[in-house]
Amino acid sequence: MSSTGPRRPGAGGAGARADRVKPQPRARATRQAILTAAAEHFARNGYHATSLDSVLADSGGTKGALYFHFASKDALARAVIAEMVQRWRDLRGQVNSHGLDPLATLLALLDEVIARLLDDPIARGGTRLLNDLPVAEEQARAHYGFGEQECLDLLTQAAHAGLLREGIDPAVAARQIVAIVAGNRQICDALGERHDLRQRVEQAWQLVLPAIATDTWLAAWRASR
Amino acid sequence: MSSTGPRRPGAGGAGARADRVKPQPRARATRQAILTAAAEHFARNGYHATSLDSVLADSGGTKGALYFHFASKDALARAVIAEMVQRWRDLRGQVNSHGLDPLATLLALLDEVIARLLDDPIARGGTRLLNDLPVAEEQARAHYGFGEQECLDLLTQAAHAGLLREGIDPAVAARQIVAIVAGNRQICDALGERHDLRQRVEQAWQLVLPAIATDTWLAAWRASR
DNA sequence: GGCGAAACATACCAGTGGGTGTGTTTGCAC
DNA sequence: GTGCAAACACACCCACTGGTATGTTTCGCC
Repeated sequence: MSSTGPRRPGAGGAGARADRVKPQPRARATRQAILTAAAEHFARNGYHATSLDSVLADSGGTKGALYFHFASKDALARAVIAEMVQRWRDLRGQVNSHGLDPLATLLALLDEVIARLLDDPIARGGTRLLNDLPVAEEQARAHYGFGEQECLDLLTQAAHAGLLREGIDPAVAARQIVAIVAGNRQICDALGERHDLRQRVEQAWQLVLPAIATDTWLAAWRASR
Repeated sequence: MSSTGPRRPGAGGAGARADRVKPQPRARATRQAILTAAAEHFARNGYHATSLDSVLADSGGTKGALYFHFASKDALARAVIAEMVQRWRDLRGQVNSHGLDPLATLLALLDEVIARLLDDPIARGGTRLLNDLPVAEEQARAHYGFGEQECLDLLTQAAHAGLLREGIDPAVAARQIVAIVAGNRQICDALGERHDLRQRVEQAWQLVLPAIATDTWLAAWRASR
């Protein structure tokens, strides 16, 4: 019952701790291992059905290691989401530099999003957690808001380049593109047919692209594949 | 350990029981109360975070009543889904008979879907359970498959009536319409802005309708509001 | 009006899971 | 090499939850 424990040096401050001192490589590795294993379990079973013991069994870590790096189960889940959002932010620079026009860039970008949604445990776990976690509105806003903004940027560029049809509101289109991806992903997941996601999104493009792009761009795009 | 218990007359067979004998009105009422309260909790907290005790506290029922009507927590959740699917099936007859053309009927139908997704606990809980429950592929297929089929029927009628553009695949459109609704619903939920669903879906129509409907139909439709 | 089954009510159990306290090792500074 | 904090290991606690066993009331029916 003694609350005089001087231990837990930066307890709950895994973020505040890493700022000052350099984290040892070993610590970084175990943290990452636990984070990844947790993301996998979260993706498969959801937040509440995931037990920390099972995560630790898969990651090779222990309770001590976990509660050194993360203040609670909730903090662990939020760390998964934060990691996912960070990776989304890093995505832009990895795809963009091919000299493609804005619309083609958007397609390439979303193709990479699909790839991660299919394979990357962090992305899969993070997206599921956005729905499982009771109060994750803030992180959900960061996630979906960033996706929308990214789409909006490219669509606005496309509009300025004259690639969009008359009367298309880039903001509406951006928002709905995000929703379409999210919806197809969710349905694929519910049906247990995750690998169908890519095909479904292609069908979505088949429907939406003619609605937003000019005929000339469409013709050129169809010719280029 | 004695397995000689003659109790639990139709245990696990709430469905098999109701076939033969007529369920008393009181029983029907308590069953419905528990089912509705459970759906509310499932919608708010998800499957695993919902405790049966809290459900029973809200419904006014007890453990005995619950486990008389439902074999397990899992069975209770599946009953919620089944009830939702049944209500979807009943939806058709309640909206259709206005002499509208197929496309307008589709819009009216989806408007009612939105309304239920916003207000009806069964629909809200059921949809969430489709993602929370570990193995609900079969029920998810019934749910989304029915939605797709319903859309497909109306779109096919619309195609025969010459209301659709050239090159539109009704099957693709149907599937994507379902995905769009699901995606917007999910995002609204994650953001904690459920009441924005209607506006978001209207934005979706603003994007998709011009892609699938002929200009003449669009003009007539816009004039009629 | 009373008999048997349906429809509940309630006390209880056993397993589980998040969290904690403390002991032990690893790594860097000097 | 030794001191000290970071980084981990491990045993343990205890609240909670799904499920069960058994007791009690309600209801259709003759």
